[in-house]
Amino acid sequence: MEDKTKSRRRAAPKRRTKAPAKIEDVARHAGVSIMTVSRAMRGVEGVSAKKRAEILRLAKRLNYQPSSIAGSLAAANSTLIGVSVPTLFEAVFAEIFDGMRATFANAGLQTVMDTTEYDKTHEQSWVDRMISWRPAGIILSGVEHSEHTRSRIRAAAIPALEIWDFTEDPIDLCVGVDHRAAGLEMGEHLVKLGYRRPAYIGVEQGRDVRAESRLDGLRSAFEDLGFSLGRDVRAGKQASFEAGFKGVQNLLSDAAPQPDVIYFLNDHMAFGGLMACERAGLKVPRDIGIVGFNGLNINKVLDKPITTSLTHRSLMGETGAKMLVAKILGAKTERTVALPVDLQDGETTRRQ
Amino acid sequence: MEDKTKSRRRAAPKRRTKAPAKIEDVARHAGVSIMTVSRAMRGVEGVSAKKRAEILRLAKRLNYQPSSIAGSLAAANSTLIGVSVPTLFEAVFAEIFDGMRATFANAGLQTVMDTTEYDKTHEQSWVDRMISWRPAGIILSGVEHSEHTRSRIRAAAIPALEIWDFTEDPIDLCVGVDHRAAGLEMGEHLVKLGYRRPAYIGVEQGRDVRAESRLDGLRSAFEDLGFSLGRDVRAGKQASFEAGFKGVQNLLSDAAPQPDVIYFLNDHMAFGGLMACERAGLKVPRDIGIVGFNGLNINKVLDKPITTSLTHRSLMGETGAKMLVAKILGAKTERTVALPVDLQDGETTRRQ
DNA sequence: GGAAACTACGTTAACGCTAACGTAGACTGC
DNA sequence: GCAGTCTACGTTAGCGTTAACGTAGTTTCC
Repeated sequence: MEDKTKSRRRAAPKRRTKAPAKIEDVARHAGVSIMTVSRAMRGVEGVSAKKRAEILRLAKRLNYQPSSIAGSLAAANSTLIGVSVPTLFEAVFAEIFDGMRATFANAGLQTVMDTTEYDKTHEQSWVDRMISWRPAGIILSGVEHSEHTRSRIRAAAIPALEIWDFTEDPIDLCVGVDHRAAGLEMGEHLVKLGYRRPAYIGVEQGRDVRAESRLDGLRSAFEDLGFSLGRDVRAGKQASFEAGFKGVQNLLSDAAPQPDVIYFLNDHMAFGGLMACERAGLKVPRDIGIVGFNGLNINKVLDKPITTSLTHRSLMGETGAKMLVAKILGAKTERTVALPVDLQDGETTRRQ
Repeated sequence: MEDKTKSRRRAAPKRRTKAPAKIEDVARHAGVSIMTVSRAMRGVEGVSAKKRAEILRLAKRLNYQPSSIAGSLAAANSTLIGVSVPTLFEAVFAEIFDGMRATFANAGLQTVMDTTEYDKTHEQSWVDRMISWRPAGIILSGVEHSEHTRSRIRAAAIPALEIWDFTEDPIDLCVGVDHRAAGLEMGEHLVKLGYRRPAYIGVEQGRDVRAESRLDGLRSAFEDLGFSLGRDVRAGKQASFEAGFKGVQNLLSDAAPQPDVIYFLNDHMAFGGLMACERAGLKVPRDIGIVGFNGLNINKVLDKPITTSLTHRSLMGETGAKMLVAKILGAKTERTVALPVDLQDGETTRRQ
């Protein structure tokens, strides 16, 4: 009816290569209607086995890849899960993500990930961009988000999961650990071991809110018994080995009374700190106690395992993914799940 | 003309919440045409400042977020960059990704990342899924890809970057290091130090092809002088501290003649191995040499820095991103860039 | 002061696909 | 043997947006 030159109003502006094949091309070659190709490609009913095979063969030969963009628009459904993590430099988020993978794959959902660099503005614009793709679900790290973020997600009615931190009042779903409680538990443990002058070494204020909660819990445990937190050292942006090392150097250079135990943001910083202590001639745990968080992999190879709180990252990822998938499918699921933290008494703190 | 009930053929099937606002809603409320809203939202010319402000205000109030899906379909342009990495458990890929971030952000491109788990089939289906979203560019880790992957990307004419490994014959663009050469260089260094019986500890065969190349280079350096590689131990799937530790335990349990130096897949495995050696009563470097790869962060805090080859991950990410952006914008760029590796002689190998 | 150029819009026709519905022919059951 | 059912398709009408092309009204220029 229409000749193909006339039906295209927009001339290809660059024309560096031929445009990718579209469903119409396959249909024409196969001598069937577009709908038949659509059905064959998606594997839905309504095509004879013979035609389907023929069409798939042709599609491959023409390098035809159905456009998810056009498909999503037409079908108004989505298989995307947007995942936002603060950073990939902490193994924790890689492990949580890893725990989610299988569940999403089984549900036919694909994840798209990006990092927010612990920045709420960054997260906000990520959420907006993500929503513009109409995803089936959204995953945020932590529970502290701007009002804009919260209301946008709610207004878009997209199933959302907050993970890693815990709150009773999530945007939608939440699975995590109670960081303040974990800090409190560790604080009480340290008090019981006889420690009286704790110090803290973490990263720049405001970057890792969960760590601040743990510190808050720890401080509270000491203060309840009349002891107070000494130095609070912030060493850099990333919770790295090096940051822990430098934090201790910084701490020790100070004339102030030295702490008897240092609470680090995580095990990696704690290991860095441990190295710095030993290099400074301090014996651990004789002269000073070292405490980390997370129960990271490195702890399994150390002669003196670091006293830490083990978190179950993989389980957390799996649990969260299952909750989100349930929500997406309209099934019943719990709104919030708090996972336990296991205090692991290592050899970097004194025996009782 | 048409009343709005009649114009919708598909009834909302679930109707759990009201559908998100669309451009038409904003246009109606603002009393302008759809095109005017479109222009206002995109910030293109052709709207008076007053109307634009009014429209943006309305859009916010209605929680209107333009659909990237519909937009991409209509405009046939894309701002997506698909990034595939084998795993997030190795800091290397996080660092490369981090190096790319600023360049892409400045170019208004958004990255979407996924992991392939060192699995070519996985990578293949990722490429297909990615292509279905018609991205502006694609980034693959390494240079070994299935023919399907290569031909699909080429057929779709999507700018592509292969990163981390190096080849003179990339799908499109490539920036990386020559892993075989790095292994060869380290091998020659070790021979010069007097080592004669090297062993290797890595992960399961086939998972990390780059590591295999390095091993190949190292082996060749020794064989050229008549020495040969001893044990080749594969410890697990992930190049973790623990894998290195277990690898050494495995190695030492053997009755075979012990190596005088162990080449590890990376510094983390090397550190794990170092711990295992010391626990077994072997003094490093007196009794045995330990060699890693990458120059990872942990090395900066160790009393005895591990002898390693430093790679410049952040620079690599930045370089690659710039090349890809240039290609996307149609600017001139080099096809391949090989980055140097810096041999760092640490204290886990003997002095000359 | 009248044509040319500009500004700020609106109208129309896609973009590539799928849901919903229609329909011819084959098959079934009694 | 004929209405009912099923199978395997085709047709139609969008999905929400933007490119391209109009077109009034205003400004500019000599």
